[in-house]
Amino acid sequence: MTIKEVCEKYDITADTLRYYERVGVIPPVTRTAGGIRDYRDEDIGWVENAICFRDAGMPVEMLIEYVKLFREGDSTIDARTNLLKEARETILEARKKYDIALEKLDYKIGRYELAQKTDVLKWFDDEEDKK
Amino acid sequence: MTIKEVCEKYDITADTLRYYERVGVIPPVTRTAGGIRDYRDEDIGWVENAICFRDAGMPVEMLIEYVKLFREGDSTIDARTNLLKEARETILEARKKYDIALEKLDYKIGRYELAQKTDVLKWFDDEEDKK
DNA sequence: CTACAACTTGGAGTTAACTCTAAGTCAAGG
DNA sequence: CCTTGACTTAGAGTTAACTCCAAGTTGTAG
Repeated sequence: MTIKEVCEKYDITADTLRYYERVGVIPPVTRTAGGIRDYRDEDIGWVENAICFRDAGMPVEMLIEYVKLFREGDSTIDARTNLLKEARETILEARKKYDIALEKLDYKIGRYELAQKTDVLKWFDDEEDKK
Repeated sequence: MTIKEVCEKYDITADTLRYYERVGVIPPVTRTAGGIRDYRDEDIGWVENAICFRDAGMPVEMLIEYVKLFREGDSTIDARTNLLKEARETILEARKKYDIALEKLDYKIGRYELAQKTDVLKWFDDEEDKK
């Protein structure tokens, strides 16, 4: 699979794919005889992981560390497990913040919609959005 | 409430609080006669909102837009409602990505813990983490 | 009244994560 | 063989969101 096909499939730029490989977010990608990237299943797997964890806010630095440990072999399984558990906690905490923001948003949207329909916003004594 | 008390309360730096005010993420904060910030309840409310939505990944640019509309008065209620609904969709989608990453993480952690206990990782044929 | 810490501003600097540019190489169609 | 478009690299540039700095002001304690 060419770099173009991969970036179309995952809606990511070729520059980003090359950047991920260059800094070690993914291991070196399989190449053709001429040196052109030929993404094989395992390369795609790493790309998918990278996108998935970046989308969940994991820093590039942590992905690089994971790939580095992975490439060092089975002796790093403990370290990798710890890294993943740490990542899990980080993502759980971040998601909690998303839930809080959603609650606040739903409350605000509800109040605005009420105001639009009944024009009574000004008589409410909201604990937010004064001033 | 002084800037110091606010940043201790919300675990945020004074520089960030001043930056938020300067660029318009929050409206101008109440000042003492001498020009020193004196955060009143409504200022604190805006700070809380800013932190909450930034924690949920909303860009500073969007918070600025919301505050700008808010300060333009009631005629912008429609626009603000739309902004909030858009934010809601964005956050929902982001949260979905967090859930996907968590699933993937739990799967990987499970496999690593199994490997640690039974040393059989190598005989599994995992669809990820080859190479 | 004098220290002295905490505050103020404008503006420059930093960091993470891309994103772009230049100069060149590879490969498929004619 | 030649063109043409997609690929390659090294390295510079950009963007968002802070973060720091210098020089000056405020306000409290002695």
